[in-house]
Amino acid sequence: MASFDEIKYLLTDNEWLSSLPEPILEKLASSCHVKSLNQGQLLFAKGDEPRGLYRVLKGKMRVSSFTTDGKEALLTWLEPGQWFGEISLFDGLPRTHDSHAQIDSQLLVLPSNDFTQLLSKHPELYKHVVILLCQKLRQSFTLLEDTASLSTKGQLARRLILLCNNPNLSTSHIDAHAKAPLTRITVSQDSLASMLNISRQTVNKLLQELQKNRIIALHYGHIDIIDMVQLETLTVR
Amino acid sequence: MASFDEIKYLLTDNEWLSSLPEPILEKLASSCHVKSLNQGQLLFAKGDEPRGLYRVLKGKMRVSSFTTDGKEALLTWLEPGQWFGEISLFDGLPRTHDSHAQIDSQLLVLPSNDFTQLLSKHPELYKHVVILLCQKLRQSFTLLEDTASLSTKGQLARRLILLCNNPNLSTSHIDAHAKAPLTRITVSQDSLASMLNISRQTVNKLLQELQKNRIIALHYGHIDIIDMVQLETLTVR
DNA sequence: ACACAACTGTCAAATAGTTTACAATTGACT
DNA sequence: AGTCAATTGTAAACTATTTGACAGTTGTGT
Repeated sequence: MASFDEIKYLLTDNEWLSSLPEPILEKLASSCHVKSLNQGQLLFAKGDEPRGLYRVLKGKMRVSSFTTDGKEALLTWLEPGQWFGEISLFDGLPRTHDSHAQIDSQLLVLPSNDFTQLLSKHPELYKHVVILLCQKLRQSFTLLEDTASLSTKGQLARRLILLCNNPNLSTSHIDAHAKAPLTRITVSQDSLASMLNISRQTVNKLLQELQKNRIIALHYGHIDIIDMVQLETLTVR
Repeated sequence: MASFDEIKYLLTDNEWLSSLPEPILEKLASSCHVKSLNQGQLLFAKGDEPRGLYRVLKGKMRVSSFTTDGKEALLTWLEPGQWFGEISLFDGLPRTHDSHAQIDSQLLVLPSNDFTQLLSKHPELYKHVVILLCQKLRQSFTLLEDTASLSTKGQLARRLILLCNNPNLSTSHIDAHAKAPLTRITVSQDSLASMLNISRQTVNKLLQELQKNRIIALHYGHIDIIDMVQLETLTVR
């Protein structure tokens, strides 16, 4: 599926594990494999036992949960480069969300057992784990704070910015400006609605308002950001 | 302020660090001190440099952030037994929130430098850190999921349950039933409103509906939970 | 070139939530 | 016992959002 060297590259091609010493890296790489998922396929469901840590290589993974009446609460999605599945791995408790392939996708898989064994042999690895967890916590807090203070329009603006900077949703201003953000977001108004827990019609109304102000441009299946600065001003207050 | 032995007790009196070997525990205890805060006093502000890890000993700490127009977005508060301030400590980045003393309070303080030095000498300590971070992440995800799927009434119900189980907001059902939840929540309707980003009047209306259904009883400055089971059914769907 | 599904745009009626305003109650302090 | 601030209860006008319905548009696959 993927050669040893390819996997080694995939482990260090990002900031998370890039500073690992060579021998540990080799052990890690030898226990990894690549998994392919077809569109719509389930990787794991809420409540499942942890089986591994994942990194998106290709495609897009959808993180959500379903209510009893079938409504989907979309938390976010994960794009190439992002690691996920870490919480259940480290505390051993069940998965907090469903994870589906939004489109045909490929994942790098680091099986639970191999990783926990490696951790107990090389506790210095924990430092990297902690950094990953802190990143996720900051993202969560930013989102929580937004929903606890912004108007619906502000929340929509914030979400557009987040999706734009994805992967590496950044909370610090330094990071935010370090990498040029994508200007195109591939998302339906319907998905935006279910992420924000508002109706599609309201999303449409608000987006069109933004379009009138020349902040974004609406298209079938995607949204282009025209004026990021103005968009950011909407998330203040 | 507090004796060495008292501090040692305060470190192990909870599940987080209780399994530490004696020598590490002693080092940790020797670098801790107790800090007293008067009502309303600021511990740290959003954007501050990390200075330490804290545990609430007495009182109540308020975690929030203020918008430019002075509106407060209340994330939660922290009660005796809870650890906090860990994110900034571990990734070295600025504080994500303001932290004020809601009432006169006492904190156990673990200064940043001492703790990071100890971590680099005893990497096995990281295992405990990771568990703490995972707990906080699960709490955050639960909250995020709720705001992304529940009605206003459902969110209010969920928040009452969370505040009721505080400290140790639990996400697993096993934990939830392991300790008898408090039946009294000391909170104003105003605070509830700012946590949920809705108006006080709406909170009042919804609470009275719950009172009519004999699920809660309203009082000045506090709320009593009468029927926890019924309250939980409101958070489904 | 056509059919179909997914997505977008729009409207009107119904519902939910905010805002403003004021009165009543409770607890703390003197 | 009396004052004051904090909290709760309530109502009416206003605004925002949902719901249901339907038409138009775009992309995909045959």
